[in-house]
Amino acid sequence: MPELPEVESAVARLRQATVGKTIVAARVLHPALQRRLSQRKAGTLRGARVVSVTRRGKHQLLALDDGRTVHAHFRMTGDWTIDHVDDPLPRFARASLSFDDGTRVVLDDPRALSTLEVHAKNANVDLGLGPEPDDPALTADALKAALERKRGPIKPVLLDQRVIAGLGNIYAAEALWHARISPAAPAASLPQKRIAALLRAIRKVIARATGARYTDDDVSKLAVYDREGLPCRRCGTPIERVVQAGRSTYFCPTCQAD
DNA sequence: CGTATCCTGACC
DNA sequence: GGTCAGGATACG
Repeated sequence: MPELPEVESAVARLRQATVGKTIVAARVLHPALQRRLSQRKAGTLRGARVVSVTRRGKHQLLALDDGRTVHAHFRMTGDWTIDHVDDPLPRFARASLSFDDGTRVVLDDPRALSTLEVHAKNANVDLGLGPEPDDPALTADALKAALERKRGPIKPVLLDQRVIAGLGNIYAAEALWHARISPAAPAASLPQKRIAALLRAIRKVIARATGARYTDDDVSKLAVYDREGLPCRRCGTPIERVVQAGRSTYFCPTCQAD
C-alpha cells in the first residue's frame, strides 16, 4: 500500500524484524518475480546477515554483511507480512526470507507487481531518484529549475521520481489542492510563488501521513483523492476526476482553476 | 507527451 | 464482462 509514508512504515517494520539476523532461506514464489530474481540467485542469500535497512524514495534497501544489497519495491500493492517460519504462508505470498531466529518476512502482494532484486557488492545501482521531499537542498528555486525542464501538466510531472522521490498519485493530487494549483497547469511555467506554495504543500501532506498508519480514518481525511462528486472541503464545489498520463487525478475546478 | 503493459482482485 | 487500482517503464 505504498506511497512514501507507507514505505517508511514498512521499512521500520522490516528493520525491526531483520537487522542483525542471518538469512537461512530465501524463496521466490511467483513466476513474474522469478524473472527478476531467480530462485537460484535468491538461494545465495543464505548465510548473509542483515546490517541495515534503509529507504530511498519508495525503494527499500537491505544491506548485507557480505556487501550485497537486497532491493525491494512494492509498486502498487506490495507489503511485508512478518510472521514465523512455521506459519502458513499468506494468500498472496510472492517471496519470503527466513531468519535464524524463526522470523519470516513475506512479500505479500495480490497483483504481483512488486520487484525484488539482489545487487552484487559494489554494484552501481542507479535508482533514478530526485531529492527526498524533506531534503533541505530541495528549495523552491531548485524545484523551479527541475520543473522548467519538463513539458506538460504539473500533475504527471510530480509523479516523475526524478523530480521528487517518493511522491505518488494520492499525495500529488493532495498537494496540488492545498497549493491551489490546477493539475493541468504547465509545469514549466509555474511562477516561483506557486512553486514555493507547492513545495510547502508537498511537505505538509507527506509529513501528516508519515508516522500514521494508512487507515480508513486517514483516507477519509484526504482533501480530494477518491472524492469525485463530493464537495470540496474549501468551497463546496463538487470534486472532479480526470485522467492524466493514465492515472486518475482528483481536483476542485474552482479552487484549482489555473 | 500519452499509451500499453506487467499482474490480480474487487466491484459495478 | 468491463473498469479500476496508491507504480514504473518501454515505446511511438
